[in-house]
Amino acid sequence: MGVDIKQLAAGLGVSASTVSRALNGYTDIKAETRERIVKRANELNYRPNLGAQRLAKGRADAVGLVYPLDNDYVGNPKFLEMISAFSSRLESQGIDVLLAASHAANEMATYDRLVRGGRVDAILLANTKVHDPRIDFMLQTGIPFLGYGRSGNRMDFPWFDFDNEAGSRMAVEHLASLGHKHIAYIHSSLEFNFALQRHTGFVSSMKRLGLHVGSETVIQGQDRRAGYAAVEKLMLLPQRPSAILVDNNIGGVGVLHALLNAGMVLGRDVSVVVDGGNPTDTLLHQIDVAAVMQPTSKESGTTMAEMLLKLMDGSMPEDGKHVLMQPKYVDGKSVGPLFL
Amino acid sequence: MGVDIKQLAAGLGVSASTVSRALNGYTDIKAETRERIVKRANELNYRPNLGAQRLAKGRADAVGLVYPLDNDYVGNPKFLEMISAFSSRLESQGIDVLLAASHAANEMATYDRLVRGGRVDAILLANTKVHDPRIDFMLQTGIPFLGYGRSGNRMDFPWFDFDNEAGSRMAVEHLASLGHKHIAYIHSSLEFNFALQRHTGFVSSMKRLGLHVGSETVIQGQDRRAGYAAVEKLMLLPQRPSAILVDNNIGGVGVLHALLNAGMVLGRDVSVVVDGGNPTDTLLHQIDVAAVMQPTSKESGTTMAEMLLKLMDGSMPEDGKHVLMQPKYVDGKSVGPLFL
DNA sequence: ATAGTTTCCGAAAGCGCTTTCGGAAACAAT
DNA sequence: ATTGTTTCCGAAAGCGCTTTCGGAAACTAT
Repeated sequence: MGVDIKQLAAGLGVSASTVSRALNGYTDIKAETRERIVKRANELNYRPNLGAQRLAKGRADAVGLVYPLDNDYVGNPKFLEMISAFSSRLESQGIDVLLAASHAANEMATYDRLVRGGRVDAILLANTKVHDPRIDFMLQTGIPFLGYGRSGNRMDFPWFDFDNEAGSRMAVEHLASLGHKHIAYIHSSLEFNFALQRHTGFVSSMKRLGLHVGSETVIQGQDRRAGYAAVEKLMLLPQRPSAILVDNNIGGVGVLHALLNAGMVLGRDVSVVVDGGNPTDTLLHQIDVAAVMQPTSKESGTTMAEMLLKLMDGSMPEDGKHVLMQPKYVDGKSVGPLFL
Repeated sequence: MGVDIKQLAAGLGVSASTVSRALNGYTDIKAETRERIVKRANELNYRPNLGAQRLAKGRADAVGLVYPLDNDYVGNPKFLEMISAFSSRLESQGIDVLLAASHAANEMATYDRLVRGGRVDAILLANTKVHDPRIDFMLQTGIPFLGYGRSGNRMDFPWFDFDNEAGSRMAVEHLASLGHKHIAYIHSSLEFNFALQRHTGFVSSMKRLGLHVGSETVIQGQDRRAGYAAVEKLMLLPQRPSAILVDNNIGGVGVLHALLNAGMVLGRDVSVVVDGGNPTDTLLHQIDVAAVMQPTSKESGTTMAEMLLKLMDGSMPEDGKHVLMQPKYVDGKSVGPLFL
């Protein structure tokens, strides 16, 4: 490896502690000495051993991201985008992102290893569920953490989330305003928090508008295949829905495909809104799909990185611990008025 | 945090060094003492501080993965899958994966930080280019590393790769055997190694079969949009190609879409083969697409993890440093004989 | 010239663990 | 009972850095 602090110090005829202070911005150093040290450090391309630095400082300069292997985040390009922005922001502070893949079965063990082993200073808890034991675990450890998503209506931990109910409401209200009464809903597993909230938003908005929520028109289908299959079921119904709301963009692709394959003209024979949909992400961007849009993954990742930084250095104000982003309804040709 | 080794030792009336040896499998410990220590450690949920452990051992127990932010790996679900398998395998050895997002501009700085700072023991170098300065840098540092992909025909560093030329050859030969003579080729940027090799494989196979490679039928288009646009160009040609080979599955989706939108019947009006295509990955799995299949991302990730482990512990045999996986041609309905 | 300040730096302890080394205790052999 | 072996464990040094503390040197004020 390269030179260590002792060699650097010896070469300059000063002590290691002087080098350390010079390099770490202490003021009790003669300007000239500091310059000499900095200059030499650069010449020798000195890099402090981060492990030693962290041990001495008692910080890890790393945040953990336990990557959920068992669900549909795998392969979700948006998640990857979010991670990119997230780690990019943290890197600028010299903080590493430790990726720990884990299966649900030993997820807690992974957290334990990371947190208790002092490997990370904080954790990003992705993919929150309605009931999420990881949150209690983290609260108990006392390590700063941020939920990427809420958990039920708990307010006792910091989170970043989208206003999922509002998104569903917007979609339903828009469809209803066009005359649609039979609106189907295709959703992800309701153990995930976002799914339950979007579902709640859908059901409550429908009821408020006096529309019927049929048990056979609310179907689970979070991946492409399931989205496709869900539509096939809907097609067989005596009373076909005139509109469909899908709670995630992965399933949405399957839904759109199934409809196109069945020869339906979007926006005329059937209207479709995709939640979490982003035209550049659905591979069908030629089909101008109406969508409930969340902030970009990049924005989310950056925001979460900044929240985590504040949580770590203790500068997070009480009212900054919960960030709820507002979705937007973006109209598209996949939606049209009800034809009788 | 939890208890440290001293507290554990004090509670048992032994020294810290005894605890350390007991927990690290040394033999000069009475069995009974070891059991007592292990039992107590579990009770107290003792977790050694990994930073301290690493400093003492001089290892980092982590491998770095510099994540390329500037290219189409971002959002490539296959890459994410690979990472999952990769980190999952390493985690079972107690090795962390450090994800460092970086823009091409300061990528070397990131490597430097990771490697020189002793933060990682090894690096996975993803997304290799034909000329790749990162490889020289890594060779010079002396840190073990593995290329996810070759670089030109260099053999002076360990890599894992697919036989890209062979894949193209298989596709071309199959298409030619069905009578196709005008075969278009849509490819990623040729600065990437895999792209150049697939391109080389395409061109050389065409020439060997006496087929003409038209400059207007070889088009760059690595993402969906570009794939779509490439097809639009092809459609305007006086002599339309009867077959298309796409060098990546992301662009392939755009290509397929464009063709379908143009009302073409796949396998009759035009034949399409997608390299790197995996039916479950193209969102068009209803359309049985012919593909050059690489080993699954999972398999790749696991294999690379194992290669890296061997490189780290010095047990890598000379002939194990280069792994070339063979692709397979998998036929599909998107390919058919030439209609005159 | 003396005392009081300020500036600058080195010594040393410490971060939490590992690992070598030596020696006490227990055992075996004579 | 003496010596030789083993078995087991503690002391101590060290990993590479940070940070406190105290003191020497240089400066200021009188």
